[in-house]
Amino acid sequence: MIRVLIAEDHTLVREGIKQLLSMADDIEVVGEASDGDVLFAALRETACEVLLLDMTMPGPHGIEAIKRIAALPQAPRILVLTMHNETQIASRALKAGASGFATKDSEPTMLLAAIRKVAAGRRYIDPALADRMVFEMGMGDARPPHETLSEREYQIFELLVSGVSVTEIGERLSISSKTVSTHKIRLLQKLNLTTTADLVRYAFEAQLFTPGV
Amino acid sequence: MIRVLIAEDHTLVREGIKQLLSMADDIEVVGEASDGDVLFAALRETACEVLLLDMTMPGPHGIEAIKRIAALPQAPRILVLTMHNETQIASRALKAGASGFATKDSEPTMLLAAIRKVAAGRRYIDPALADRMVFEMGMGDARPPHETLSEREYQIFELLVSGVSVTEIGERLSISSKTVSTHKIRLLQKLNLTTTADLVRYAFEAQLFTPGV
DNA sequence: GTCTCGTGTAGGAATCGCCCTACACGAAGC
DNA sequence: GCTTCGTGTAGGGCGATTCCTACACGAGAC
Repeated sequence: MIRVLIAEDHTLVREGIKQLLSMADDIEVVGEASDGDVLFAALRETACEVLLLDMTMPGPHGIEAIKRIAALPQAPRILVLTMHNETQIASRALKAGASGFATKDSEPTMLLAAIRKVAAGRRYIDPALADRMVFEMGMGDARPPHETLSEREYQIFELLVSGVSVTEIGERLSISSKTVSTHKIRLLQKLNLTTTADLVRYAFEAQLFTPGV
Repeated sequence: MIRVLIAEDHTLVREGIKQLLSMADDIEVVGEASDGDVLFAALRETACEVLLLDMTMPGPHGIEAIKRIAALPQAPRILVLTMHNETQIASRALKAGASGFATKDSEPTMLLAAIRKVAAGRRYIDPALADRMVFEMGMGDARPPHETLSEREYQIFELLVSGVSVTEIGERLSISSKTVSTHKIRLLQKLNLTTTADLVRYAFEAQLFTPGV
């Protein structure tokens, strides 16, 4: 029996996934979490083989959450579930310790297959996504510009898009605002943009982030 | 029997919702659509009482789609389903012809209740959302905040969103940058926002711009 | 007719953020 | 091994922006 923990903030989606998983005889949902803090509490108390993890949820989330989970003793296999099929995010997630990457575009049967695969210690990547990853990685500089951003730049990119000021980013990350500003300038150059407004528009057009988080 | 059509682009979410609805005896899913074009085709061929509509999907979507659907002969009741609980978007959706507004944070039973309510010709708004709407917008005023902007403020709003700096706006309009800044502060207050990034996000979420996806 | 209120307009002070410059450090190249 | 490059880190100077304040003017309100 594969024990699965579902981390997904939208109740409706979470319940829907539970319903879908209940169709499989070899999969059992042993817990769920609606935000990052609840998730870490659940992980401490509930043993499971697979964690179904949404990338965007309140509290600790995303790449950082994956790193923390992967570092836990008896860490479950992590199957990332996301709305967008961004190669960028996928490769970062896998690098951070995730075992698989599925999008919400997937067929339900594919999700079951993905869970079984990562539970067995193998990797799973959404086929369409894997295709694009291979293609884009092979193309070198034909990759979308945002994939050339460094970790730090990407982190600041996200914060800027979500409306946090340069000064406050500095405070949150405990670095000088000057440093944040430098990262901002560099990432703007990489993306060939000039203003913060451009940045937000870029993020929306590339559908990198979920609005309203 | 309430016949429901589901318009939602993410297969997994769509299937999950189908599973949830199948638990109710009085609700029947008669069709589904993964993008705007498929949706309009389905609406022509399939009669239904309630359309469960995701605001963000490929093809015709959002407020524009709601207007078009509401204008159809024998238009179904529209229950909007969204990830975010944005009051602005909700009021615009209702004004455009939607009968209800539920978020994906809702409990499954609330979704069933919402479907039954709109099927009966009544309105449904997510309780938490309704609360915020009343609080943020004042009783009865269902107008989106950006409609309360003055001509000048709206003009500067557009320029800011398209990436023009305060100084350059001043030059273009032949007024002081200080004046532009004043307008900016006032319009941000009206929209209950704080930064330029928020402004651009708002514009996208309220779909004042058509993202070229 | 006067009195608000919203709007368009700025100035001065303070702050923020950009730009240039710089340096340390690890990875990759030669 | 030495060099180059990308990255993360800042400081100083200065222009850009905000914040507070102010005033004129037209539209309604009373």
